[in-house]
Amino acid sequence: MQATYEALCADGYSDLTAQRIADRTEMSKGSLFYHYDSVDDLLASFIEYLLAGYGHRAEALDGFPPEERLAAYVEWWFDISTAEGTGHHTAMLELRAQAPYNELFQEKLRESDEALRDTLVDILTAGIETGAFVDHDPAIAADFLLGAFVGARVRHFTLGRATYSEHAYEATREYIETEILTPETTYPDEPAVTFPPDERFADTGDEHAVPSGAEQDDRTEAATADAASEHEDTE
Amino acid sequence: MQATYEALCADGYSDLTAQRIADRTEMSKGSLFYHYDSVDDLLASFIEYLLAGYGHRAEALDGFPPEERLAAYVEWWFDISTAEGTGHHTAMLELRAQAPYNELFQEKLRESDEALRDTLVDILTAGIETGAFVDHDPAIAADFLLGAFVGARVRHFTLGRATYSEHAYEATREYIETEILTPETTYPDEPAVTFPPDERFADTGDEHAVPSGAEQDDRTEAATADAASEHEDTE
Amino acid sequence: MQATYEALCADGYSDLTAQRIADRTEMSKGSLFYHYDSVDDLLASFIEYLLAGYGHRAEALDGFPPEERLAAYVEWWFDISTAEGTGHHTAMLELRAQAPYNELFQEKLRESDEALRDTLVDILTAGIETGAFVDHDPAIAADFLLGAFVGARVRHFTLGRATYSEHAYEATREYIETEILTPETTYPDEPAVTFPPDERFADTGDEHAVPSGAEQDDRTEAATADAASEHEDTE
Amino acid sequence: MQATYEALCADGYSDLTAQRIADRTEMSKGSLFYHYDSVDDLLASFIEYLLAGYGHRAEALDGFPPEERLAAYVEWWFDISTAEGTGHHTAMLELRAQAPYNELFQEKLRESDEALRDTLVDILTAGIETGAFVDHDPAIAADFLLGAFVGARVRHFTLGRATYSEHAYEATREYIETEILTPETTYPDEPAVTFPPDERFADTGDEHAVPSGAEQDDRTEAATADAASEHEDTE
DNA sequence: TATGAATGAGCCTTCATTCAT
DNA sequence: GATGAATGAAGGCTCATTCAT
Repeated sequence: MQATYEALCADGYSDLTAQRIADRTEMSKGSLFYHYDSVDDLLASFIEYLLAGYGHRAEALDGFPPEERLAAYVEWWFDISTAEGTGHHTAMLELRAQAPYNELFQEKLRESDEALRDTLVDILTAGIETGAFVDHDPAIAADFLLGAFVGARVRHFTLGRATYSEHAYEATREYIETEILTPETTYPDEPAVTFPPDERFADTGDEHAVPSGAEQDDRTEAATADAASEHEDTE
Repeated sequence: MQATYEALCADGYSDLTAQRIADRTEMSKGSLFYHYDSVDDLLASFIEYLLAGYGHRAEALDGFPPEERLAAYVEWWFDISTAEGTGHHTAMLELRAQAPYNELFQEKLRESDEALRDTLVDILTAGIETGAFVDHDPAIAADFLLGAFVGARVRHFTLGRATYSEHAYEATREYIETEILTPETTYPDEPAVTFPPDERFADTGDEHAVPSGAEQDDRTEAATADAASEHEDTE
Repeated sequence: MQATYEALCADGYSDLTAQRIADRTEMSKGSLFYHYDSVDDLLASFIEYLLAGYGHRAEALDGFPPEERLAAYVEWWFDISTAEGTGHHTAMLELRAQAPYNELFQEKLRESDEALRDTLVDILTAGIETGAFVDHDPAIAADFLLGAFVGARVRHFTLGRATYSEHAYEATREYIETEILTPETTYPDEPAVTFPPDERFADTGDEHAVPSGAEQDDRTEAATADAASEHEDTE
Repeated sequence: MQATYEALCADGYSDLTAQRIADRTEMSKGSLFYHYDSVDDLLASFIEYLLAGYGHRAEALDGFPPEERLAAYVEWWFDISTAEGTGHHTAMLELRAQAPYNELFQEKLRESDEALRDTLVDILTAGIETGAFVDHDPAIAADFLLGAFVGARVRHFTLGRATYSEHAYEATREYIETEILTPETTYPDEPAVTFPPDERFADTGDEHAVPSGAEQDDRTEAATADAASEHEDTE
């Protein structure tokens, strides 16, 4: 599983082969097929492994006030975009893109997404109950936010523009402060909890060449600054 | 190009082969290589073809009041999610997922995304100028919204959940109404303009088996309803 | 290796394909690529195999008097032209012709040629020392003779004229007797040693249609006889 | 024809394609096939073109004394090895290597070789008649010499060792002086005639990378010097 | 005549999968 | 359990040749 993860991050899904996985293992390719019926089967196990354990870590937030939990959730999401390498996110997206062609992938991704979504809905619901959050439809807010998170990451990594994540983060905070939190609640700048990261995905140092970069952002800055010149703090 | 598009929608990027493309043509595979140096070359041309023409269509909104333009933009985005088939969106996502491995893809996607973003920034800037929109940083709002759109679509198609798009649409409207529009501006329900669709991508009727579906949404409904049971209109 | 040799002799270098080689094997073409990274890699191994073992066989001459060694060398060279099939020599020539385009081929051929040349230089030097050969520059004589041998064979097989080899042999003997050997040394007609042949290249019986032939030689006879009519035994 | 020649020298026989030839022409590939039934047909015409015209040029020697003619012949042969580029000789050898597989090639090469041979036999015969040359079998000597010439060139270009040609030239002169010429005849150092070169093959400047080189010869020198250390003038 | 386009056979190579040991 | 070897299907690409215009 770990070897698969590494191969995935290093080469990407489309270049993932049984041999490449075996190469990161003590085993031979033949053994792989002794343990798994097929590459698809291996990948099925892998996806299970990959997406498991979220629930457990999510419980770390239990018992904290909703606004703390929400902040931890948001910070975690954007931290990951920064912490994990490009290889990780790129590979994950490839996996996602395969879902429509792969019943099982979709199912597992659905479970994973649902866990993520349930956590958020749960936090929002709890906040409404405690009065920390204004009354609203948590499902709708959750889908909006989750979409915004996913989309920010997708744009960040497919286009190689870290700014997109940063902007999304800023706007998310503002959205939460003005649309979710009640006036008397404040978004905690000093977090009381943090969502525990998945230490299985500690940097493998195995990323492929990172295709984005600061200098490329210049163009964005320029273009943006142009369009929004009369505004003080563009970025 | 059209054959490539069809093959892409039907089989997905990872199953796209010269033969599959040729099969949707009067030509032989050999002819493909007469016209294009390689499959990559063909794909390069295709991506250009695919993403071209946006600017021209975007001009259709010129001259209308910012709130009209914004509404048209939003409606267009979510309409496409509905109008184009699953195959289309799935294939586009696969293309996106290849971008980190393919300089050219990324470049073209970047151009395309930038055009999209510029349009939105332009609309927002114009709205601030006319006083239709509250003062804010258009770049940040644009990246947030674009991310939300992209993410909603990604979740919709990779998880097979149309609700996600719908929820995102609802929340987007609310976000725009309370965060972007000034109190005296209203989101136009009867659009004065609509963003013209790209008629090259009229339904090819060629989609692969649609893996999502209403019956699966049932589970979502249930799960959501559970978590948000005290709220009236979850979906 | 043997299959490669056979395919080479049968079809020639330019028609050598992985499939053709595999066909002369129990294996499938796929297996070839399991054992060799590429056709070039296979060919590299083959060339090594082909040209190896000369040194070992050359030692068989050690200890004999220089004139015996020289005779054995010469007889061996011309015997081979007769013993190995046309296919063999033709294929070897094609390999040679590839050398300028193929670093590795050239290197191996160079090694092989050098071994051949060193042997000859060694024999000549030894003969000068023992006084069996007149004093001369062995390097120059060796290159002259080796060239004459190579050229005779090339003419023989590319033009399909066995006579050319035979004439060259006769003239070579005369050259050696009058230019190399001292008056008191005689070219041994009954050889004390013979250079051992390479039994790996025993007739494969797999030759392609031999394009030369006796009837064609008729023309040669005629033409030659014409030009040299006053001489008794032209052929 | 000239385009074919250039393509041949530039890319070699095995990389010769109709397209490559057409590229060096004003014509399109299609036109090539209008004028020639097939690539083989074109090549047949080319070989005819290539090898024609020798007889005409050979006549330039007529009327001169045999020793002059012989010297002109020899010098011409070795001059060509120097004058024409590696590409030329390499390609010619490839053509030769194809002869056993190609009836027509062989026939044309045979004609060409025969013309070459007849010239030499003719010179030798004339010399014997005038008493400039010792009595010998001209056919045998011609085949020996021609073979030595061919072989020297083959070794020179396939192994990338110019020394081999030079040595062969030196030994050839010595052979001629002591074996062919009568004591009272001298090999003319200042040639009265020169064999006219074929100006169609003026340097095309189009050679592929020359694979031989002086620094490589060092190894040969060393090895040779070692074996022939007690001789004054090795090279 | 000339040509751009088209074609099909064939080549090298990759890879999931099988299997004897 | 494990593995090295083997395999066949498929993919990208090349090229001589054909053909409508």
